[in-house]
Amino acid sequence: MVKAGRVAIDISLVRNLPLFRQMEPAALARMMTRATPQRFAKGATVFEQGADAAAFFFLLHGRLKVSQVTADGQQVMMRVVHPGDLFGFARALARPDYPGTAKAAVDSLVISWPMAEWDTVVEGNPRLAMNAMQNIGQRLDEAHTRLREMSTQEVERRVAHAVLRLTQKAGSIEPAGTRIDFPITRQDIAEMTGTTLHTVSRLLSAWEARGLVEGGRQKLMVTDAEGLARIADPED
Amino acid sequence: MVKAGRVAIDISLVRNLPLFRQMEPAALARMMTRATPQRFAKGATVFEQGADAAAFFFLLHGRLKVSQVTADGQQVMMRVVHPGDLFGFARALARPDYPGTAKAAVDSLVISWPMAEWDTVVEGNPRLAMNAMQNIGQRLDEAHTRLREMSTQEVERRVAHAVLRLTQKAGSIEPAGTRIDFPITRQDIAEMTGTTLHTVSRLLSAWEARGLVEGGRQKLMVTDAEGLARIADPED
DNA sequence: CGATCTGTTTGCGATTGCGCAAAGTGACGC
DNA sequence: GCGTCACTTTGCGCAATCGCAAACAGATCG
Repeated sequence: MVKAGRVAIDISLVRNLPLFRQMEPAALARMMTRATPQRFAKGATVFEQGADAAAFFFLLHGRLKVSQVTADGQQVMMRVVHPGDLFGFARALARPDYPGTAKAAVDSLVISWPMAEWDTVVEGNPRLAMNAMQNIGQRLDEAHTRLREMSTQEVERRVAHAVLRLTQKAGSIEPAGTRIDFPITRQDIAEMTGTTLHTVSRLLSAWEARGLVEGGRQKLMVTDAEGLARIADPED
Repeated sequence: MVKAGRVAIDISLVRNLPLFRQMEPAALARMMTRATPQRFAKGATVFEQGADAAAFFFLLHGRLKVSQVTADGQQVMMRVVHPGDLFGFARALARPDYPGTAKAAVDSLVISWPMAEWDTVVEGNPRLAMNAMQNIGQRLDEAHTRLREMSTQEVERRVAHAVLRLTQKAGSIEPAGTRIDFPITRQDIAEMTGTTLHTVSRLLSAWEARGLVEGGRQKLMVTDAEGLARIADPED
């Protein structure tokens, strides 16, 4: 847990990010006064499921995985946090604790505020409140999308959708295709789609044989997005 | 579509509801000026999936079911709207259209505002903004709960959870047990839990034989909540 | 540079829950 | 009071996918 004292955050770093856009410069400056920048090395835990929700966060750089463990020990990946996302806003869910555990998938840079600031900041910045609400609303929309998929699609389509979404949100374009730019395991994908490691592995192997993807240890590249999309959404 | 002209809404009807609590009386009065009360008879449609999101709503009285249809025609029930809930707030999801269709399960009374008011109202009422955000946040929490269940639990547990949740949110206590106080079909429950009508029917029949519930046409009463809870969460 | 650890692949049998089919049954309208 | 419609029940075979088991392979570390 790197506590970085009172280090001012350069406003130019954030002023153009969607979340903070249209905020009055003075208000933004005031908000950043209360913020603490923190670095998390790959693998480090930002917060733990069940812990008292003492702070909320914004991801500047890197990737995080947020997952939950059920009572009987099964993991479910609830979301991947991308730069520009708010996370750990338990207050907005009216919860006293974090519902999941957030871990850095790569070295990451976050900004955090004491949770008590949430109310102040939201009530004091109508513009930010709107933006934050949309941030949360998008998350709701995503959750609904996943629910719809889980309810109606077989495993293969769900996995295809999940992989395509990952390449869209976290893809780096290479000559041979689009690579998911952070380490991700078959287990991760299984936890995102409600299936098992084994099934994901089998699917990816089959896809690789058909030339749709190229796999590797914690690596995945989509070499034929069109083909994958056809699996995800068989047109008519 | 009952358009009720400029009928003022009695502020005393809403001032004590959680969503509007702590708002300044003047601001609340102003907000209600813009609102239109509407009644929807059982079975009527409040808004349709894909339609231009022209208004957002608040349920005063009744019950609504919101469901989505997938491209291949399968229904998924996204939520049941209870009195005191906001719904149809597409703007907060940054969507131009309604993601689902809302139908009255019983005669219902709603208040609606033109969607353009959303921004005004949220930006102009910090207190309301917080409350609305929590309303949406709760919905996110619920979606995550369902995702977790869909990912890790077999059908029987999911259905048990769904039924228990319904009795908690919409249960009327009777001598013999807790009745779900609006008409609900096995198909509905199937669409809430990602399974089929047939499987739900089989489960309920089995439960009825064990004395846990009592079924009927569009009816369901839980007669042994403890027993059902044991199915939902087998302790250790 | 070998040992070890973590992540991956693959086979096979066991189940769960689905899909199809067909028969009941309560509610409502005429 | 009867017909119809919507909702429900139940049986049966099949397919998807899980669970277990075992072998394999990059990566990391001393």
